[in-house]
Amino acid sequence: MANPRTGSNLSQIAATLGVSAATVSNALSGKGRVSAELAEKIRATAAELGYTPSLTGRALRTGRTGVLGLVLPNIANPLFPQIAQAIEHAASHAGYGVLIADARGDVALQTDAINRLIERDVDGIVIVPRLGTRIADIGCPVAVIDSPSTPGNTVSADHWQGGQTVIEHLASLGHRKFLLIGNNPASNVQNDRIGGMKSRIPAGGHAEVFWIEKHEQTHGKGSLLGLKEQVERGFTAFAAVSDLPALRALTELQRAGIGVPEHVSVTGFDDLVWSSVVTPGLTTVRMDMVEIADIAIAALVRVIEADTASGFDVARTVTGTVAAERSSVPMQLVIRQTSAPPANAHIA
Amino acid sequence: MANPRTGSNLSQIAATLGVSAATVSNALSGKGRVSAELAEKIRATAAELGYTPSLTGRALRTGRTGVLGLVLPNIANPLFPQIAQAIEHAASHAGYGVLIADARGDVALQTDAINRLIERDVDGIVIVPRLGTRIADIGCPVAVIDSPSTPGNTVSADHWQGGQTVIEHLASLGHRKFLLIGNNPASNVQNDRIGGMKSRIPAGGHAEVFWIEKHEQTHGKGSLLGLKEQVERGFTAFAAVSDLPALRALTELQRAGIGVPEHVSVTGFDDLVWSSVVTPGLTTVRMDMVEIADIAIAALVRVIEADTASGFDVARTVTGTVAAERSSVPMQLVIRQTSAPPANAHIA
DNA sequence: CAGAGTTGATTAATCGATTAATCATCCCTG
DNA sequence: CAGGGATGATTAATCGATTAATCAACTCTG
Repeated sequence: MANPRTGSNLSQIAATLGVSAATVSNALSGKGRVSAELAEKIRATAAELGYTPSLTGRALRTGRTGVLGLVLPNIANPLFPQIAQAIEHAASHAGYGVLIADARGDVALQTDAINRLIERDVDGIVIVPRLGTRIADIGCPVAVIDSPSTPGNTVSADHWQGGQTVIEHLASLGHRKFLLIGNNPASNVQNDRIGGMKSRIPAGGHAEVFWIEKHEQTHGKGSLLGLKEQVERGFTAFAAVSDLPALRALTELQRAGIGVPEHVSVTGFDDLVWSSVVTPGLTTVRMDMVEIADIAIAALVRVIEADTASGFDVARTVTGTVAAERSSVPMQLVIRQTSAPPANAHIA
Repeated sequence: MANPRTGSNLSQIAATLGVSAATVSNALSGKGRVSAELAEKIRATAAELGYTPSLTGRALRTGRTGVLGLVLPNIANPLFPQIAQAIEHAASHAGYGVLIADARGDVALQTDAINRLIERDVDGIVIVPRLGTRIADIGCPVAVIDSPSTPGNTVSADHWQGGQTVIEHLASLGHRKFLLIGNNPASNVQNDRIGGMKSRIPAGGHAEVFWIEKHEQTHGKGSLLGLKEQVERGFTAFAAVSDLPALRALTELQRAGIGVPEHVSVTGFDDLVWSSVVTPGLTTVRMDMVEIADIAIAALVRVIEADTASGFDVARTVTGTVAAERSSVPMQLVIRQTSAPPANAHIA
């Protein structure tokens, strides 16, 4: 055999004790009828022999592999570590392994990735869909992490509320002219964040949305965003939909000799690692990935175990599609040093 | 059954054609003796029924799950996306799935993580070890991605050469006083990079190592690094062992009104996503993760398949320990805007 | 004390694929 | 035309755990 299991198996324990494998199985799972003493003896020798059940053998019999798939739009995305770590933690806490699948930013590859996971008999899938992709019914429990405005059942941060929180913060500092910086208008997440922001622009205030991808189409990738000109136009608050463009804005402004935060303020989203490391520290909005992952995994596990219990294809077809009820987790403002009253402060 | 396989199985194909399951297996794998016509018919109906072999069933019989484990010191590390993406890609290209396991920055958890993977019968493991951890013999093929100076067989970037490249670049621009910025002296990778840097300090030049963690122990986490004072002491080149501290240095210098690159230069390592996004773009050294992942996976697969072929425990014990020969992949300098001749340029 | 009910354990089937061993044909040759 | 050799397919065992069905032995109860 290629990779013979190091430990022993049920029949070995059975053999050393002179009982049947079934009894050992019953003793260890506590399911059948086994006398207390024998059960104890079995557990003892199991421990002694360093027995670990073969998940493969169990999987074949029970139809459950104890593995979940995690489909990501693009592993290279800097937000991914947070997600992967939270999901891996929640899953392994629930006794599941996590198989990763990367769509590498391509919708077709996303389908491939999902299929590869299904071929590996995963018990369920967590999908962070690529920009606005709809997840078709794939005959396997699914939890989607995206945005509350995505059709279908999802778990996600409340991006809209997050957007409101940032603008409220900036407005309370006295800002009135806001430049909302987004990457791609096709993203539900980004639209939610911007929508939330707009909904809290104070009366008499002004907000404009600046889409980076559109700007780069004419000015070239990596070009300056022209923020100095925007400052001259009177904008004092630069609220980005993610820390990446926020950092881009921060450094561009610093470079142009515009003081952050004493002259203008900059905020981001997601609280990526370097947000706390740069000088000045970036004010941002964090999502509670731990909570989101817990909800997603819990929902998935619930469906998986319900499937097992009812155990019929009818039930499967009904519950198989989607696992999580719609739920959104509030986001939290993290105030650091890039937000302060504007130079021309006239606080409300 | 919890998750009954959607497709059909061998016996279903066998039944529809009125042949035995063994024949179907032989036909599809091309191993036994099956007539050409029958084989063709079998392949046809297999396709028609949308047959996908149960990897679980196969795993139980062959002892190979077709799954590799990826053990990471800390998923939250910003370098992780590159690694995970490259490994996932190489593995799935080779027909393997990837189970992730996170050590969350803890040595004990690293052992747990490895054990969880082994319990899941992975065919092999790729480990990116936590700072200076030695990987014990775990009775399963292992490829270690770390630093060439790690004892044991590893695949890695040539961090030493990377360090040399940066300093050569900076020296050729006219720099003579270098501040080498590291995080933690316990890291083999960081030490290699710094060692390489030191080895290329030009004659008459001067270099000093600044360890961030040590500095933070006295000044508090997230405190200023005091780079302004270092500039006043005459340092013109700030070469960090990673982009994270490089970015920290860049923003601290900008904030202090010190022009980068017209006054001093800053360089990093790893080419993380935001390095190309900040202004000015960060000069850094990139490692060829795709190449590293390919080598690691190829080595792993080679051992796994050799195990299968020879098929005896003797062979396993010998080859089971470590998969990859020692090999290091050259790093590549990415010149952006943070490196330029110093203000007091006296080019060599 | 015979028959019903419990208790504790065993038997055997099952999940799906693989593969060594076996068997039935057919062909060719001496 | 009998016997050796291919050829093409089937049988049956196997991987390891689970579990329904069965069985043996013992305990009550009427």
